[in-house]
Amino acid sequence: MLRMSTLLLRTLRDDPADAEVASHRLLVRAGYVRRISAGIYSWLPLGYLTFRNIERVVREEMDAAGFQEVHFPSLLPREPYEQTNRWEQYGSDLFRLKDRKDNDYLLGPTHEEMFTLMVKGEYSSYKDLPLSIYQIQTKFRDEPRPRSGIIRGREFVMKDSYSFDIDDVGLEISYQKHRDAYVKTFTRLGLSFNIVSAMAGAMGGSKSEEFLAPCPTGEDTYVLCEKCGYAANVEAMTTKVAAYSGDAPATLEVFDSPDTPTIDSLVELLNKTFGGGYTADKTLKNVMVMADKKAISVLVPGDREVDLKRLGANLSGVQEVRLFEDEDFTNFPGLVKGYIGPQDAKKFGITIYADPRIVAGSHWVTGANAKDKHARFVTNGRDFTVDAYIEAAEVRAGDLCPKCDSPVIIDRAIEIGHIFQLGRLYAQALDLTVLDQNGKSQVVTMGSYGIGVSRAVAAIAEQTHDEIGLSWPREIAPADVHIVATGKDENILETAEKLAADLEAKGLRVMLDDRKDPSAGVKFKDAELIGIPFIVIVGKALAEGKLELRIRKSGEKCEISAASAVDEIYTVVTA
RNA sequence: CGGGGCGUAGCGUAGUGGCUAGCGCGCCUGCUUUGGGAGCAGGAGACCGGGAGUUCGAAUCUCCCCGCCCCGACCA
Repeated sequence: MLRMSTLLLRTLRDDPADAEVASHRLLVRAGYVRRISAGIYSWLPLGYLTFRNIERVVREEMDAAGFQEVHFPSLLPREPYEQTNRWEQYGSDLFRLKDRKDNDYLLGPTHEEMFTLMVKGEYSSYKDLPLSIYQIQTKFRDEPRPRSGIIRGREFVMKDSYSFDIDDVGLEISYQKHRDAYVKTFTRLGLSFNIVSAMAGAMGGSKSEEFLAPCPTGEDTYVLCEKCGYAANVEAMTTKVAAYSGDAPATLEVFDSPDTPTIDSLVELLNKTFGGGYTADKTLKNVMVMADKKAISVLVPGDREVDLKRLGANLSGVQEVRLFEDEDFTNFPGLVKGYIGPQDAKKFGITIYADPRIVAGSHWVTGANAKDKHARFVTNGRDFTVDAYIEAAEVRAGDLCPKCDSPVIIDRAIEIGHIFQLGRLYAQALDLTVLDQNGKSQVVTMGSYGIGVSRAVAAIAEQTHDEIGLSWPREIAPADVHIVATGKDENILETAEKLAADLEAKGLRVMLDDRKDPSAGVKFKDAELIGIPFIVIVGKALAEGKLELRIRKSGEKCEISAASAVDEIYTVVTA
């Protein structure tokens, strides 16, 4: 039984000055966590109970799916990370340290290497596969900017799993098993979430999905179709286009367009010169980009910007993308800033990527590659050739859902889980092979699956809190029932004690506010702030043989008879 | 790393060159109170982020450093 009289807990009346988002504010005010340093937090008893409940749910679901729990150190040697090139690649996000002999170590930001090596050390036959193993472990990342309390810390707890299969079919099955387990886990945690298709990103690999918990303070944006439920990471959103259906365009026509380096100024001139009807989306913007060392041109409708993140994610094998700088233009004297068109790209040796909206046969107004000159009726397939189509234009609310054609919205969310098919990247780098049925050595294919355990505490707080405090789903709350004894009357205290003991005997987790000093008002406020789902008040109504039961979430209150309180409360709580 | 803001008691804050650094919450003692963060009285608690400087005198001005928050870049 948790007793408020002895619990290490001090609630705060004021919001901490350094907390912005609700989960951070409330977790600090309600005495769940305390900040130690930027992105580093301590858990007080209430917080740690909650944390462990989440951890327990995650563990139970992993075990139920048949995955085996293992545990790795946080303090790791450099060598394995050297082999996968991540000692370099991770850059300054990696916490590095040296031992007394000046050897390099790191604090694990993620454990692909360790898992791979563990399997390599034990297994060597296809008969041993498939295998899925996981751990729940503290991870360290020296984030450039930790923020939002425990949503994004530099030290945090994550459950990470890895699957090992002999072939792609097996990987797909393992992936689905994890996906199913995640759905169960997050559902049990009381989170509302969307599964969105994502890009595999820096980890390499192919198929990838994120579990996102929608909430206004989330730092991930994603695309959601409210009609059909399609959800995608902005990077992974695909564009729906129809084939060109207009008349065959007139021949290309170059015209004078002085002082029109921007799309706006160009549209204005077009309407003046050609009698109206022109809008920005009839023009074609040629955005020059350096993709690693290579110059490329990205074509998008004039009313849209290029989203460099989307571009980078969709250009396979490219590390860095950046916009052209003045210096780059000097290397391509044929390109006139503000008047670039795709017509001469071949001549300049520039690869053309185009937004899918630039459909074959469509015609555009675009630069004529000469100062103060534009061209119209510039037609895709006739006047220029697209080398490849790419999803690189910014995504906007109102764009059409690729599945059902309804307008999508852009929503914010917290990423609580991420699953993806890693493939053979790590197995290859660390030489994890098994013998197949023919006695031939095969590189194992892997999947990687993460759940932010500490982050889930914050995500649930974000989704369930209200103006007056936290409000936990029962399964993860620090207790099932919060009994508040008001007043100093002996009978009240005794009744509350007995009720607490009886409820506990029935298997409920009970917190009892047996503090002598605080007034009833203080106790009510604390109970609401702390957020245990059921609150029972033993107070003045006891004179009439009544107690009061309150549902934290809905605010409902009802009187119950003291005589039958144990059963009544038990029934309501376990309903 | 760019832009903005902030460091004064456990928490929230006032104090822009002048005496012993003020207030609220919380904490301790006593009395009163006890269904919505109570009242009265008394009390403890601060190297004013650190260092250097200017000055008769610095929480206050200057410089450097450190830490923290927000936006952006970044982020299995």
